[in-house]
Amino acid sequence: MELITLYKCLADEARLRILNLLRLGPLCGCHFVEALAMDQVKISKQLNYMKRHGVLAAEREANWMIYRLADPEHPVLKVNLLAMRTLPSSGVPFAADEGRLAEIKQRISAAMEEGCQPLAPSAVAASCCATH
Amino acid sequence: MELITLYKCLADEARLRILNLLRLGPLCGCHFVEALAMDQVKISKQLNYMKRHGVLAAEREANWMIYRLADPEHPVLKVNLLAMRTLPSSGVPFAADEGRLAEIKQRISAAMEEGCQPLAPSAVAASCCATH
DNA sequence: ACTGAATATGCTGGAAGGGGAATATTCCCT
DNA sequence: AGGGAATATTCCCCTTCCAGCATATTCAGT
Repeated sequence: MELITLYKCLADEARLRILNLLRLGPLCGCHFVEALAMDQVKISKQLNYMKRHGVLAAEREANWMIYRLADPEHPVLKVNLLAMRTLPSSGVPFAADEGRLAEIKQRISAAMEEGCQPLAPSAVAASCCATH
Repeated sequence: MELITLYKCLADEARLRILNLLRLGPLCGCHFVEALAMDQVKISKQLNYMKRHGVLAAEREANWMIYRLADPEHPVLKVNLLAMRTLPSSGVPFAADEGRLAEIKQRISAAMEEGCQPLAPSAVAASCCATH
């Protein structure tokens, strides 16, 4: 992955917030729409942008499209996903996003314990259980 | 400094190479032109771009314009200036730039020891001596 | 005032990026 | 086949950005 390309992906608020959530594990599109409270079209475009540039990987499971970091161990990406959240006033609402995502995962986890139909693709559901 | 703004500055090869050299201390424009082997106009524009966005600071000394990192301790900037150079194939010729800069500094240092007229503004000259 | 070195600005064209709105596609279920 | 949920695409407009070229500005020395 080209270094410049990676920085271009980081240089947009929507993409930055998406990457911040993917730090915590794979997710499907509808979760971004809810956790970031953003237009679906906008999310889809930015997801595609990063997939096109090799930063994200995607795979389909039924109705859902599961997105993940193409290379979670990439040194520069990794270091940024950690450092950017520590900035006191970055102007990006990372904490709020993470809070809403936690609620979503909790909801999925609760539904699974009750034996309901899956509310999320298996990869995402697995990460929900892992956090409980 | 806005986080997104900083990433935009990193998302261009010329700017990235400029920042990499500034990591080693303040420099004036003509040194970039030589060390990066790039057009003077291009360099000047990118320096101005980063100054306009608060990433660089500049001050004039005689004919020279001395550029420096506005906030060398900025966590995200700092971490990137370190991490990006460690990528085996980033596609950016950091090492070659640093090599040419070392030659320039050596030349300045040698001229100073012979008591010649200064070949560089004081802030730059000081950093040349510091490395010997 | 003139020169040369260092630096900055102006202009044009083209490419890429992002917002908004509407629409299309893919898939599962019945 | 039809419907609904999730996701993707298209089109238009606007702004930013970058390259290339020419030119302008600033400053020290003479």
